[in-house]
Amino acid sequence: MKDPLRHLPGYLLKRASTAAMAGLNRKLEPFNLRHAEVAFLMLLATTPGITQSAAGRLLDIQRANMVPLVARLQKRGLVSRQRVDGRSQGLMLTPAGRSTLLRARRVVETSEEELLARVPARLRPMVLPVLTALWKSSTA
Amino acid sequence: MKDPLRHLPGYLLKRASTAAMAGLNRKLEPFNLRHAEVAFLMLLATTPGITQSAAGRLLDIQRANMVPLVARLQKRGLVSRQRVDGRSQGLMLTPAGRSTLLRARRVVETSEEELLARVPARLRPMVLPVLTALWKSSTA
DNA sequence: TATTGTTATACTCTATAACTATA
DNA sequence: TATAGTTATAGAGTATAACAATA
Repeated sequence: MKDPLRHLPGYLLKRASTAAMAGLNRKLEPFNLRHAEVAFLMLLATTPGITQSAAGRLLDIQRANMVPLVARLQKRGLVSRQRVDGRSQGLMLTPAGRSTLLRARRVVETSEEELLARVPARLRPMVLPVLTALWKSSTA
Repeated sequence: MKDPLRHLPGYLLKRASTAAMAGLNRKLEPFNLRHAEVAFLMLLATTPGITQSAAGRLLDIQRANMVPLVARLQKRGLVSRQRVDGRSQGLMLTPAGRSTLLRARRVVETSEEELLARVPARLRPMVLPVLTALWKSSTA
């Protein structure tokens, strides 16, 4: 049976993405973290003091949807907030957040390595350029 | 500001996918169809008589989640069912389904072309192989 | 025993509108 | 006027458990 979808980049992109994210979420279960939460923690690690809105813009998460995400992580003691002016709050990792991220990051990294490992070595250097181009393209 | 995520294939995959699917869904709005529904209709076009369960397996949609999808499209007169044995039903496009798919497919195709168009010509031949490899890899 | 279609359910993700308080 | 954080809400997508009818 011929599959009419296997030659469509967009469809492959979707299937590859959902499969990869489902796998990653499964590996992150022991930490009780989802992939988007880890991405957020990683962003905080390199950009301490960033505001909730700015983080949402970088991660493509709506302001409104950042609220429960940050609240959840703050409640668990992984993230702290500090007022910078009357309406903004700088976000930072707590020590517990840093230590949790350290372990979660190892899971992410092995997951990323496994993703790359099965791409034929010849194609491997093309993975980042191709994905980056596809990402930018879809902005239009 | 350095972004700790831009060099992670899995993260790029996710961002590229959600952006592309959001764009496609927007373009499909006039047809009142979502990308997964079009994928299903395309599968029916090449595999008439396929059962709901089999289609779900190919599309990675759970049996239970196929129920409302098929019911919705049947209710709109795009899909018809025909019993093949006591428990299975073969699914087919109706004439209306075929004609809707014809137009929706044009949207999908231009969307796919736009996706490819912004990938540098040198990398373009790598897109399908890379995505296919990434997909297979995440199965593990 | 295994499979098909189904119901019910729950959780996550995403999107929009509107409010407040500040800038 | 525009922005940050928030609330409320709705629509998708996804996942699991269970059941009846059938193979």
